[in-house]
Amino acid sequence: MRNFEEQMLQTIQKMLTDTLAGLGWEPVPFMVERSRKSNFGHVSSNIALALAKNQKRRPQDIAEELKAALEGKIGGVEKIEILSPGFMNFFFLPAYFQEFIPRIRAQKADFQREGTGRGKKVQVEFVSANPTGPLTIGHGRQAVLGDAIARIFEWHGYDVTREYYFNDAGRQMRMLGLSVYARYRELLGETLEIPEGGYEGEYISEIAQHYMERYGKGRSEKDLDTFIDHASKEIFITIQDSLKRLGIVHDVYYNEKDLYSSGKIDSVLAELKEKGYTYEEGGAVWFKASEFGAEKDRVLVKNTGEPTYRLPDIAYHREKILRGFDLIVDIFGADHHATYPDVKAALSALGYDTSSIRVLLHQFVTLTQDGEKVKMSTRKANFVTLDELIDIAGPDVVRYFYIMRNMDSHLNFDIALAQKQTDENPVFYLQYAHARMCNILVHSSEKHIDSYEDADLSLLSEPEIIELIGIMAEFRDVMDLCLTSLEPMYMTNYLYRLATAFHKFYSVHRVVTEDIALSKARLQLIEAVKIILANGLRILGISAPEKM
RNA sequence: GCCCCGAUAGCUCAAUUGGAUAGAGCAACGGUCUUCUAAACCGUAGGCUACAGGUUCGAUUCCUGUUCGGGGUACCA
Repeated sequence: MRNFEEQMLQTIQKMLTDTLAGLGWEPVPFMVERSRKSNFGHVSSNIALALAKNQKRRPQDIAEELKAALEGKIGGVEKIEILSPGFMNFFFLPAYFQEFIPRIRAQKADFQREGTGRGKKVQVEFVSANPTGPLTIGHGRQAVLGDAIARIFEWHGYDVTREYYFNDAGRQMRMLGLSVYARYRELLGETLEIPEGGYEGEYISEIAQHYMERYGKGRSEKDLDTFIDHASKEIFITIQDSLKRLGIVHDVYYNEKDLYSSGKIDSVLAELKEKGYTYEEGGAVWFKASEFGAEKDRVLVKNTGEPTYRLPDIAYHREKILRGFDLIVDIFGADHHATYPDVKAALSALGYDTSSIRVLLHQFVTLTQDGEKVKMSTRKANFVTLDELIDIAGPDVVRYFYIMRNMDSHLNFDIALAQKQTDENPVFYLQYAHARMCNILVHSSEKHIDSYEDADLSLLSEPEIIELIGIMAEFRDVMDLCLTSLEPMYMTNYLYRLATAFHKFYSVHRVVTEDIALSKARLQLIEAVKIILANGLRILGISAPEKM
């Protein structure tokens, strides 16, 4: 059973359709939806505009005729107004809105939560950085985005697996080992150049120091594997710590090496060969990706005999499918844009249905310092780490900042701004609203209004209150939109609107006054708003402080 | 060359997936604390939605070009 907000839309839709039939008019597709602005009523329909062409009449006249046929016949609707080009705007009675309050107070965190994903397994893969250095501001975007999306799934009742895919072998790791080794030699008083393409960050020296404390001073380049192992483990711990500071913990860490050791790489390659989707050219093994919709054919195995990154990616995604997820979500940076069509093509070639895989690409984070762009590179270590950002702004601000805009657009991060003007940050606006509400509830008990269960909700009729409840009623729609779009930004925008409506109400109306009956009704309202705001903040992973 | 994103107020971004008079926050100017928290509220100013066409009752949104930014187009990940 859907919430009655939905029922209201359906009722109006049906009444309009029936009226159309009653008048013997040819049916046309039309919309019934929540109004954009309060002076357009609560629900609007474009039916008259849609009919204008067939009827060859002015939309306004059609609307008037429909209005006359419907006026007073829809329960809960106070009046119908017709505006400008011919929109029909339906205004609801206050009782319609007042009914939301007891529902919210009874259901609390489960308000309008129906569990559409119950019994379904979803995997969200995100961050997946190889352990070559601390997480950067760029990784942070993906981390927060992925976690917020996971929380959206959880709210809808999905069984969510947060997964991190990494590789601690290969060329990059060898460079890391050599870089640490160079610093290690340096600690022993020698001057040794960092290898070409090596890592130059401060953290490399620290790792070398720790390595020396554990393994002593007698190690040589022959022990490179121990350098790599030590460095990658240490870096991985710092990565996990950074994520933990943001409240992010992955359920599964999937190591690319396992795909090799378990023979899954070989079997994928063998199957593709067997099915005739590969060929050899220039000593390399190519995959006929172009036969499956990809741009061009790709190399799977180099002429050195070493697989490209594509092959393990394919094997990994086959594993994801075999593990029985109903939905697989991959979150990548825009630089990975070219790789996923090949993976999907290969899976199709192997006979798998790829429709359950959803790839989300987010654009880059541009860092600015005093209006100037900062170029960043992990290797050169001229980057700002995620940890430093959390030090500066705190986890709540960092999380909010990362998801407050569309993942398709570039995120412009001004360090100077994050550093100095924290009071201008919108996240405080939301949290302040929550703290204010908590304070009112505390204050009311001091005024000896211990129970307000017996409130008369018909006293809640001021426009600011109707507006506020109207926004609360949208919560479910926003959660649905978040689920279909996998774009948490819709929730941040929504909560901002909710907080605005609350702050406006607060500035106009006092909650706790000498009028006990009115106070009780408004206390119920405040409690309901607090519940919705806290629900939303929880989904974004942002704290809801009781005091500020 | 080809592919993917973006371009909206001085700046950073919205616009409920094609609706009505394109909205917020900063920054500028003016107003509001004897009250449950002024991290708030109210007002003024700010726009040829990059440009040119097209689709229709109606376009910031969809289509085709063009310009400018970012990313890709590896036998790097």
